[in-house]
Amino acid sequence: MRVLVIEDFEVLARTVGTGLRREGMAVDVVLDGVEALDRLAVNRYDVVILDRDLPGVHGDEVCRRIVAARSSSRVLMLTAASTVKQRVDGLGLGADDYLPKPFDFEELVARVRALARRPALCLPTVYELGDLTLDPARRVATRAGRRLELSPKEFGVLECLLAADGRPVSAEDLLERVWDEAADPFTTVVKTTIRRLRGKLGAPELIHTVREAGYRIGQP
Amino acid sequence: MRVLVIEDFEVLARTVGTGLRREGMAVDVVLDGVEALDRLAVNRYDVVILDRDLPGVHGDEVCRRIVAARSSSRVLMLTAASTVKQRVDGLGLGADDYLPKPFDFEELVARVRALARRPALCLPTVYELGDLTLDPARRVATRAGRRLELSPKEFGVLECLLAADGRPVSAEDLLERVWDEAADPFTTVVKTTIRRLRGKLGAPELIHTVREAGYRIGQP
DNA sequence: CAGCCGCTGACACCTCGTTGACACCTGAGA
DNA sequence: TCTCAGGTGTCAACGAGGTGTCAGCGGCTG
Repeated sequence: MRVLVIEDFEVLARTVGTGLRREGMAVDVVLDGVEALDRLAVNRYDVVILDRDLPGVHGDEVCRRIVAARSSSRVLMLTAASTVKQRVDGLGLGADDYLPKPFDFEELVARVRALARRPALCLPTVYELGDLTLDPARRVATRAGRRLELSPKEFGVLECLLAADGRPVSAEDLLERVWDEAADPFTTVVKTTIRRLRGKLGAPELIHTVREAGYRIGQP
Repeated sequence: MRVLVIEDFEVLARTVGTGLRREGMAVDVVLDGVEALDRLAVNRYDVVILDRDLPGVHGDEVCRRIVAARSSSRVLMLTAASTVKQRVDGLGLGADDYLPKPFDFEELVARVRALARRPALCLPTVYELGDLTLDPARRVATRAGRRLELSPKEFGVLECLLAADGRPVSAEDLLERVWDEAADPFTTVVKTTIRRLRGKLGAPELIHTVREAGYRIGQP
């Protein structure tokens, strides 16, 4: 079981990390939101333990991004604030569970286990646009009922475009989301991939070019 | 969408019922387990919202019966008990989701919607896919009526793939579930086992490879 | 105890789809 | 007409995944 601990109070972070490792989990610990997002972009975690009050990128923002990325990670929000209002806010952001500080370590372990066991509260699973559908979980895309044979990158790009729901997505954004961050800024992969994708879609007009702004998906 | 609310605290029951109706759902409300079982015997519900602490027939028992009846209803367990032990117990009984009281109504609605959207979690005793069947309890798999002679690992892999129901399962996931956790991350057992399995299935196209994502079972 | 056999997992090697770079073309807007 | 963002064609390298094979292990049998 892979767990990411995001907590700026270093002593607590280390303690939790060590404790969870002793329980047999593979644990990564980071001290701020920026690094957290880096790790999340690269690795798959079963559970993310997230301190809400982070310096830099706020915990809520991290949570929002995890949800937006349709990650399969379950989020356990950890915070000093314990009013019901705040709790609901957290859950509203997509967190799967909530633990007010101070907490009992046993309880933390139990909750992490419980979260890992339960399937993520899944949001809309299938994108649809005209006769085009894309199911991220099943990794299947179809057009006019026929299955499209897309490569991983093509699939990723199409997923991003559909997620953007008609808004243009820049080449830089696509690079960042589909390729892993460290990409040469002068690369031409995106345009090549878009081209291949258009070809496989069979309807090149589905992906519009918005000059200087990127690509947008939508009916002709 | 049809919803059955089983909750003995009448005020809460009515409130939830009214609220869900306002959200456009067809809601039946009952105040105890006996009546609940009666309704369940007669009607088909998409989601059952079940208070765990019921007088008469206990919520756990109701849940057990829903699962035993192989109903297609998804169960959302509602309870005051919020210790993890109890929570885990509930999910163990076959409930699909769990919401500790007090809860935010918005969250209830969101979870009901999420449940209705996803196929029942209830684990079938026998998996079927085309002419392929697999019975985990009896450890028997057949294809086109003929028994397949599968080794334990092959059986485990096939079971995982069938349980994933068309979603791809990564080599890491298979390793974690079929082999015991502590596996060398560079092992190639999975691909070897998949190969043997394909051979024994006699229909290699049944197990598709999803590049970078794993293996998926499904009709060609 | 020796021999047989199926299961397992490790290699080494092969295949071919995927990927990304590069050179060149095109067309819209100034 | 000029410019340059974006489109196309092509090619070479890479690496994920498939295959063949072998050896160790453990259970069973004579």
